[in-house]
Amino acid sequence: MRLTTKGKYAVTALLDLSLHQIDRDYISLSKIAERQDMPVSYLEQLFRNLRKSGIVQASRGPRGGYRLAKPSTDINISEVVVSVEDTLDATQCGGSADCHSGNRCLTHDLWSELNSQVGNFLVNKSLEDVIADKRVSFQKKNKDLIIAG
Amino acid sequence: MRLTTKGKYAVTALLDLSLHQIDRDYISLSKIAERQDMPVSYLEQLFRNLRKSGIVQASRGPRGGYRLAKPSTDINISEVVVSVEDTLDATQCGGSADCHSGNRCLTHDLWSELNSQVGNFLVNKSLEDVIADKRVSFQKKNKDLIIAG
DNA sequence: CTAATTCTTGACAAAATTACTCGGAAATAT
DNA sequence: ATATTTCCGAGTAATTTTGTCAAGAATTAG
Repeated sequence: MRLTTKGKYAVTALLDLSLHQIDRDYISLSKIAERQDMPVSYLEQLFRNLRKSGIVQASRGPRGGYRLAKPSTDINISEVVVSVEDTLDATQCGGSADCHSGNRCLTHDLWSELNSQVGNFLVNKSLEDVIADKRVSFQKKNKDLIIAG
Repeated sequence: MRLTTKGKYAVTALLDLSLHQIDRDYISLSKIAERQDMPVSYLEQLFRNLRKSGIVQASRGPRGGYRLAKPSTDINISEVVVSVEDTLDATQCGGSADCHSGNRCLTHDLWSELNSQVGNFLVNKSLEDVIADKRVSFQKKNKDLIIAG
């Protein structure tokens, strides 16, 4: 699993949505962008993927925007991250077992296992879990992170 | 903790070293480079750091090279990765609690906790562990080594 | 109906990071 | 002496990530 600022932006944006969405109304990206100090056009890109993944629903026109497609208890961090990160991690020894001249590379199992660890951790964390402290305050530039693939 | 191919190369190279080092003799980078299909000049860069971190010892001249400075049971994956990755993550909201407008960002604890998970996992994995897993790959998967942090 | 709002899409550009090279110097075994 | 090998600083090339832009389509308010 790969995790860059893209994934973090997505999680942050969804938390904002989660916190400000009353009933089932829609929140516009410009509101989120303003509150979280993120570029609108970048958010558009992220929400494109989130919508395709069935995490959010969209509505066009005035008073339109996005809302969560499921309760925040049913959205886990992993699916959010995977949704926006273009996970073409075939670069490294990815999945196949012949990563190194027909053999399994030495570290194959190691990174594989690490991947599972991270995956499990994030799968078991829902948006609602993260919202424990309801103070609305976010970071802007949030660099680098864990990359295991 | 950051993990890119740089760190992976380092781990792989050390595993190679571990596997081919007999007694306390030195292995040249060109041998490792050949076996693992890595650029020598890149390995030089990595081993520079590994030496400074006290993970390997070097010997110059003919029949020179590198050897582990400690038994492979005493070298954990985390220290290897940290050694080569230039961890200037000052950009991250990491330490201080006022990542944005004086407050703690919502995702602070989440990424923080994830970082710990990964860190703990890698701290508790030694080079020897990885090699052992390699030798008996069908043995029990791996006792979990996560400690609270 | 018209205009403003908001998402939708594809392609592109800027910035940052990562991976890797290069030339030469110092040490050392034979 | 010479070949081998680490050591070092600095730089470049490649890739990835981040972010922009413009035009279009749907929807609502007035």
